[in-house]
Amino acid sequence: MEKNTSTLDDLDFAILSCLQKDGRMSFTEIAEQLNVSVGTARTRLNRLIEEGVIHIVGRVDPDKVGFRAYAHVAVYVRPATLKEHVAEEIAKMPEVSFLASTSGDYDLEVDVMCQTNNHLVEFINEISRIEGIYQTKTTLYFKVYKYAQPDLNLLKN
Amino acid sequence: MEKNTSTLDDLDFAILSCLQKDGRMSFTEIAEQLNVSVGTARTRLNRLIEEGVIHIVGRVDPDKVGFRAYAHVAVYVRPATLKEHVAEEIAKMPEVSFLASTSGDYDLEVDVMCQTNNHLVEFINEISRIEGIYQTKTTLYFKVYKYAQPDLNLLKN
DNA sequence: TTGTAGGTCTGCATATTTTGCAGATAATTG
DNA sequence: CAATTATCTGCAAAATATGCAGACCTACAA
Repeated sequence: MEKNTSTLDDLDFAILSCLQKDGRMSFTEIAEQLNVSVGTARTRLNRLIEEGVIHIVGRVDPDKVGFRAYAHVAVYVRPATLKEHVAEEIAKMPEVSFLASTSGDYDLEVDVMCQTNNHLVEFINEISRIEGIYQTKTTLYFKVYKYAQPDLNLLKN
Repeated sequence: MEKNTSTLDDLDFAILSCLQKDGRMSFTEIAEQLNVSVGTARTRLNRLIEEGVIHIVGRVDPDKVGFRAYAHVAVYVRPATLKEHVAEEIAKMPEVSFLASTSGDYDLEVDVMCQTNNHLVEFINEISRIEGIYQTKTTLYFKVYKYAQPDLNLLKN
């Protein structure tokens, strides 16, 4: 038997918390903060990464690098059997930052980052050609107030 | 005059790309890949972080740590003048992973990570008490197909 | 109880990386 | 063209990561 998702203990959560704050925190510093040896911090963290519990990435500020049009696209698929196919096609597009199936009126939600409104329009035109896309409804995000990591403290119950 | 967002050159973008792939990549490795000195890689990267162009975080897999209910909540605010106030209040809640104002029918979009459906219901009840929230509409995300960083290659035009 | 096996933790020596800094280079400005 | 400023490079010292052997701690079976 393989355990690919072992249960996480308090130390694991503490390590995850550290990395949510600063993804480049050194093993040494994590070890100091949590009062364990460097080796332990390393073993744990490496396993968490290995198992895919955490993934350390540089998150770019879209606006600062030049993405000026951030939008939400609701996609209606007909016939419904094409949903997986449509999802696969949409996922391929580099503008797509988030794609999920939903329980709402529409079938798929797509979040898109484009450089300009023109670019966004082109994107919509582009995906509209995918077989199975019946309709799309686009909503612009005007101002992002919060963009956070899941709060691990909620799990401490 | 202060330059808080200097223009980014190719080297900056290359560094950002490296970190989008692996937020813990060392200065040394970045320097080797891009054929510059370690010092240069360090100076550039530190500045990018300093200026807030990139932020290195550990991104936890919500499902693996125990968040089983990921949902989209559309919030309608009346009167509209309370929008900022409502946004502030909602932003305070730890379950909220994304909050933005939109151009759609509704005023605010809230993405929420909860442990269970019960927890989600409680959350909705909770925010419904905020002054100015007229109505909410909740949609569950069933399956997340893609969750990616903005693709910097799109900017190379 | 005792013994065994599996997993985890610790500390140490070594290898690698980061940091601070001074001089070399390139770009900008008057 | 000279002067100023910003950026890059390479080096030595400090800090950090890595590999590994032994200690420790469970769990299970005789």
